[in-house]
Order: sequence, then C-alpha cells, then structure tokens
Amino acid sequence: MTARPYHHGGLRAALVTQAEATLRTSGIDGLSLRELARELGVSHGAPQRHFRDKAALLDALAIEGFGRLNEMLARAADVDDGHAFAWTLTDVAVAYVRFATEDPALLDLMFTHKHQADASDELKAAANAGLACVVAMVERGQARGDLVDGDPQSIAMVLFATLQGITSFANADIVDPQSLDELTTYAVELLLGGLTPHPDQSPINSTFIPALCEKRPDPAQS
Amino acid sequence: MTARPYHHGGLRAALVTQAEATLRTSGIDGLSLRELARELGVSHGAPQRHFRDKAALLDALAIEGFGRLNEMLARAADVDDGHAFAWTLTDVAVAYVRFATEDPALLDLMFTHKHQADASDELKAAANAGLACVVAMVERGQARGDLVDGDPQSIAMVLFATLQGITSFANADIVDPQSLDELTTYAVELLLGGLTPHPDQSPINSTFIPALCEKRPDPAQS
DNA sequence: ACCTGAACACCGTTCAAGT
DNA sequence: ACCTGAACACCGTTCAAGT
Repeated sequence: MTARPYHHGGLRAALVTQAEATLRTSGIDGLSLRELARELGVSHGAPQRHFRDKAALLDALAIEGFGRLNEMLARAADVDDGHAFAWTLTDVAVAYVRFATEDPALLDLMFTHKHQADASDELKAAANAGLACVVAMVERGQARGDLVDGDPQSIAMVLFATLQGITSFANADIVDPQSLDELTTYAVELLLGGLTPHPDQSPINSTFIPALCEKRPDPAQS
Repeated sequence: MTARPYHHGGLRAALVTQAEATLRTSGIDGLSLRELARELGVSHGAPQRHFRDKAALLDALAIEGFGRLNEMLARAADVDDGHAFAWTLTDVAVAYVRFATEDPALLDLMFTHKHQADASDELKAAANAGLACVVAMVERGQARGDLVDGDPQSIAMVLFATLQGITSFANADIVDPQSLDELTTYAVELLLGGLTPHPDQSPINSTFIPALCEKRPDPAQS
C-alpha cells in the first residue's frame, strides 16, 4: 500500500509533482501523459480521471507555478527592513528574475496562454495577484515619497514587464546567466531614475519630455 | 505543372509559407508536418527532404520571423524626421509591440529557445541583429545629448526587454489590446525619465540612487 | 535530386469493463 | 469512486523503392 499510494486519492497530486519534475528537466516536449502514468505505475487511462485534458494538467502546473511565484513575491516585497526603497525593489527584481529563470518551461506555461477558456480566469487571477504585490510595493514607495505619483497599476506593470522581458531574453540565451543579476539591477536603476521624483524638477510627463504632451501625427503607420 | 509547383524545387518555400499561415491561425499545437504535406498535396514523407526535423521547420519559421522583425525595426529606427528623439523611440516601441502582438505563436517560437543547437547560432545572431538596431538608436540619442551616457548595449537591452515584457503580458491577456499602445508609450516615458539627462543633476547612478553605489548585503537570499 | 508509401514507435482520448 | 486495457485516430521519423 505504501508502495503505490497513488491508488487511493493521491494520484492527482502525484501527477502534478511528477509533471513538474519532468517539465523542469525535459521541457514541455518531454512531457507526455502516458509516460507520466508509466512512471507512476498506473495505466495510461488513469490520469483522465483527474485531468480531463493534457491541457488541464498544464493549466494546473501553471497555477501551481503562480502560487509559488506569488508566495515568493509577497515574501520578498514584505521585507521592510528600513533599507532604502531602491534596495528592496532591486531585491524583489533579482528574486523574480531568478525564479523565472530557474524553470523556463514552467514560466512559458504560465505566461504563454495556450490555455482553455476554462482555467483562463483562474490563471489571469493568479497573474494579477502577483502583480498586486508589486502594486502594493509601488504604493508604499509613493507614500514614502520615493516614487513619482501616477497610476500604481501602470507603474507596477512597466516594472514587472521589464523583468519579464529580461527573463525572456535570459531563457532565450540572449543574455548569459553570468550577467543576469547585473542587467536586472541596471534595469531597476534606469527605471528608478525615471520613477524617482527630483526636488528641482516636475514629474516626467510635464517637463522631461514635453514633446510627448503635444498633439502629433499618429505613430500607427510607422 | 502550375497546379503542383512544389514538386520541382518550390516545396521548401511552400512549406514555410503554409506553416506560417497555420501557425498564425491555429497556434503551435495546430501545426503538424503531416497536415502541412496534405494541404500541399504531397506525401507525408516529402517535407523531410527539406527539413530533417519538425524542429528544423520551426527554426526556419523563427528565422523568417526575425527577418521581418529586423526589417521593420530598421525601417522604424531609421526615420530621422527631425522630431524629438522621444517621438522616434515611442514610434519604434509601439511598432515593435504591435508586430510582436500580431502573431503570438511566432513570437514564442522566436524567443522560446527550444531550438536545436544547430540553428541556435543563426537565431542568436538574428536576435542580436534586432538588438543592434536599438543599440544604434541609443547611440544616436546619446550623440544628440538626448540620452544619458552608459553602455548602449545595456541600455538597449533594458529598453528592448521592457517591450518584450509588455508583449508577453499582452499575449497572455494580462493587458487588454485596447490599452496596449498606451502602456507602451507610458513605459517609454518612464524609461526616458531615467535615461534623459537633466541639466541640474548628474546621471542616475551617482545622484539619484546613491544607496545603490554603497556596499551592501547580498540580495541573493531574499 | 526529389518524392512515394509502407512501417514503426509513440501520442492523446474515449469507453466498456472490472474492483 | 477509481482504475484497467483495448480501441481509434493521429503524430514524427525512417527508409526502401520508384521517377
């Protein structure tokens, strides 16, 4: 009975765990329901009782991934150790990029959206929960006076997007792992340069780039 | 003979074209060599003469995609119409995000790196060529005095990464297409705020975030 | 040189049947 | 309730054989 614990209710969890491992080591192409079943000593029809689809299993993996991501994000964003805000932000950024870079196939699953409309809502909610941590950080920064005013949601989105892009490049071998942390830190510096209000200047959109506030030809057909 | 032009040398091109169309409409999961062959009125063994692997065909598609991307990028980056640098940069950014958002499956193929070591070099070169356009733009901006000094490669990387991240979010339905251009423009604004030198201040890393320049505990274990 | 078509091993999915 | 195992339709890949 201890030898085959999957037969009395644990199969679903075992499938997810095993799938995660296979995904991490062999990528999405190395993941097949039949081999999963084989590895767990179960017939190839068994998984369907718990995941109607292969897509359903993949969705479960993505949701699991978001769970871990958000947990880590919340932990990283909650350290208010009295250090400069820039430090905290840099820490969160580096932590995120490392997480996302550790398991490229999982990250793909999380953000690639070849999901069924079914779990799509749950996934979108999970993604938004992650974003919410960053939004909260931004609001804290604004309250402190360390960040420009402006829609926290948008600011968080840009921050998060930059990290996501760096991750994407890292996973595509466009940046090498060696200089990954450095690039992440640099990105935060550049963004903070824009996000940090400066005593002698008004915020970006009124003084720094006045041109952008004037009416101008539609950039569409460029 | 005009009815089946694939049989005398045109098969390879026909496969790529057809595959691009299928990829755009049905995603990566809807793309099979056998159906491709069927649609082109050719036996299922025929494609192997031109692409030893399914992966090889996918690599060809990715390279094609980079070709179009880089062409567009070069065109967009070359308009030096005397407008403010911020405008040009915004135009390029919006153009890139639109391109990358038009064909999500292709973009995945381009940046997801489940490629064979074979074409990996060619793909990396293609990606770098795209980056080079942005680097050139950055250098132009620096020469004009519109951008802070600093390694153009790194600056371009951060710029490009931000757009890539926004694209990723858009393709994952985390941002809706409606506000996509707006978010892209806002991202450029935020980045430029950091990238634009201000008369009364020294560059970011010496004045704006002095804390980052001091020695401090390793952010690793956060 | 290029394509055909049978063959092989592997999928995902369904479903009656077992316990 | 949960799992089995045969069945079905579809893959990618290989390879002798054709033209």
